[in-house]
Amino acid sequence: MIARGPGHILRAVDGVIQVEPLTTARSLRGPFDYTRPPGTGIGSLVEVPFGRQRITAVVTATASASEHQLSDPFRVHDESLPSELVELAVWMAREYCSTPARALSLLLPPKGASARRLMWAEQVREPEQGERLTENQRALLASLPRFAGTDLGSLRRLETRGLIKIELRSSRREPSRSSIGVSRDVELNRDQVAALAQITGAEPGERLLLHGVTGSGKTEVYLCAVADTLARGRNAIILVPEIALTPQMVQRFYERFGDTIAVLHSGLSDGERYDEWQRLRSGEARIAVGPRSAVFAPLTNIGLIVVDEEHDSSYKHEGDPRYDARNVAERRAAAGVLVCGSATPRPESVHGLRRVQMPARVDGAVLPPVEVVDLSECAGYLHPRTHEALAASRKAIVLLNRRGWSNFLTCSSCARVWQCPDCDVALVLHRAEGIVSCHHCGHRERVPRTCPDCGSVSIARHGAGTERAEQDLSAIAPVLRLDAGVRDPGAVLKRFHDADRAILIGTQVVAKGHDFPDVDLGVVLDADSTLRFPDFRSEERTFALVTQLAGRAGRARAGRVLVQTSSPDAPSIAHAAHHDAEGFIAGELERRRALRYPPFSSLIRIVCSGARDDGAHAPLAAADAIKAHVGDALGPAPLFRLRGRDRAQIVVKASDRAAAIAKVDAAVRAVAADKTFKTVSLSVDVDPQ
DNA sequence: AGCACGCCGACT
DNA sequence: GTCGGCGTGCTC
Repeated sequence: MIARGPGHILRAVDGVIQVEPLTTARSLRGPFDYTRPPGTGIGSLVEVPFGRQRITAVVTATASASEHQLSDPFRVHDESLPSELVELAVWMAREYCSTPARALSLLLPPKGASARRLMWAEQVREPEQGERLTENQRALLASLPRFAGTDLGSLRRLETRGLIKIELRSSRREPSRSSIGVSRDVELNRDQVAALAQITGAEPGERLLLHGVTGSGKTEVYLCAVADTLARGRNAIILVPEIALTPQMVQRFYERFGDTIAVLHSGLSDGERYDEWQRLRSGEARIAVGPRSAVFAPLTNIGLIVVDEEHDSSYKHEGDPRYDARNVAERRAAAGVLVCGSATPRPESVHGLRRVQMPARVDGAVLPPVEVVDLSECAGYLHPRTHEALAASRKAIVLLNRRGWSNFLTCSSCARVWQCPDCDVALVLHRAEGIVSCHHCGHRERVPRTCPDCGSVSIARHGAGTERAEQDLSAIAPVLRLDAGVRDPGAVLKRFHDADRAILIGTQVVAKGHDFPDVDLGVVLDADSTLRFPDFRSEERTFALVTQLAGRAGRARAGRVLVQTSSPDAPSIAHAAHHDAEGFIAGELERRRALRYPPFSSLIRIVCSGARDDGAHAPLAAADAIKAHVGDALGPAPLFRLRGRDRAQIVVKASDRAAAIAKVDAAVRAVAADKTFKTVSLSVDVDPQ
């Protein structure tokens, strides 16, 4: 023991670990010191006594001595994080104004370690003629052999009938895949060869944008680039927007790389997810494929990160820390190559990354003509020309970014508007279910027959959503609907694929994902709904939507796209109609430069929210206080009430990003610690989407 | 964030 | 007298 001034004892022990206890509290941040159990280091997971509780903590540093009275950890976990990921979490905490503990929580190994041994079920005999089996039982039989999940009970019943046998097997829980490791070389065309050469020839730290039209063969380029990375002894991460919508892409990676890849997605069981994580951690798997969170794959020596469909909004995480997987990927690929791919890249990517173009489809098809239909010259929501086109089409995709039957109800006598009791938004009518519901909080009530204020039975329905359009369009052709209300999106897409003639109507999702070879018409029913969105990215989103839809309708011989709008001269629509990506991006970047929007500045949005406090708008006052701390900010602007909570926001627009983040972080900490605002919760969004 | 300590009101 | 309200303070 060494004296170090009054009251301070510097204890020399075998070693000290500095840990972040995994709590969500903003006010509580480490590091906290403990004695160092043998074999622990940065990235180790430990159980420690913390106050009067027992808590999981991550080792973020080691030291030889500490000023504190040290406790011993209870236990050390078998799994650990690579130190590279610990460093990444610390960076994320700072970059997104969060805490190390919150960031680390996103990178932890998945649960499921204890379930290593599972029940393996396989069929031992065929059912006899006339043997009674329910549909569910037949489906179970057909799915074997495999490991049992929650359906073990049903399988046991089949076992007692002697149809199957069930045994305990300790083995890796392998996600289903249909074929493995069959390398299938495809001849690359000239554009693909050139793009691949750019990627494989890139220096470490280089960041590329693969700007290729739909169908230009980007996936094949990714596959070859990954193969090259593996050949150099380095590892790769492939990010995709949503696995459920990109099964073909995952399938092609399996076919090419077999067991070398690990797929991480929400459809996996806890056990499967743990096993895939462990295979990456141990080096058995060297390619991680998955959505946004796959950017935290426990790989080291990363030579390549691919961000497919880089414009997709799902790369932004909506919880705290509000990270953007594209930025995290850029950081993780610092010693490798980053490749962002899209047919409709974000202006900031065009501005910041070196662009490689693939302007032609591999099948030689050209983009279908896009016609703009001026809605202001017709009364309904369906222009006669659109009606005609649908009648002549064999397979059409119709996009309407609004679920339900009609978007709001009013009383014709007293003008009452049906609103959510907890949010300041109108309730949407869902006619088939007989309810009106709030699309923000899920509140639902029976469809009103009379007005509770004046007793009138005359209730007007305004606007048309996918449900109403589904019914209206079914007079023209068989209609399939796909939106967030649909239980099995895969089944709907398959029915559309198999149909001879059909209209697929839905929200944004229909413009992504599956390729249907015979779609000859794409329709945007209401381009104004995305265009009017109060956000500086609304033009960009509208352009992307129309262009993606054109890509979907582009494989048919006589494909075409119709865009209904009342603002036909909006730049996004005019440029999309001419397939003029260059012109659109150039104009958009010019506009952003003039208005000092990203990428010419960084935006930080701070949202304050809280329950109404005796009539006072506490969040607005808190937002004001933050603004006072930060100095230069836009707002505060009140936002609509959500889930019974008042909200207000301020936006910081900064040239010096790091300085602005530091300033906002300090301001938020000060206001969070201020007792006047203890009912208000704060959320910081760096680079809001 | 938990969790305990602590200091004031209504119950067996 | 004690059960229990939630204000405030601490966690290596």
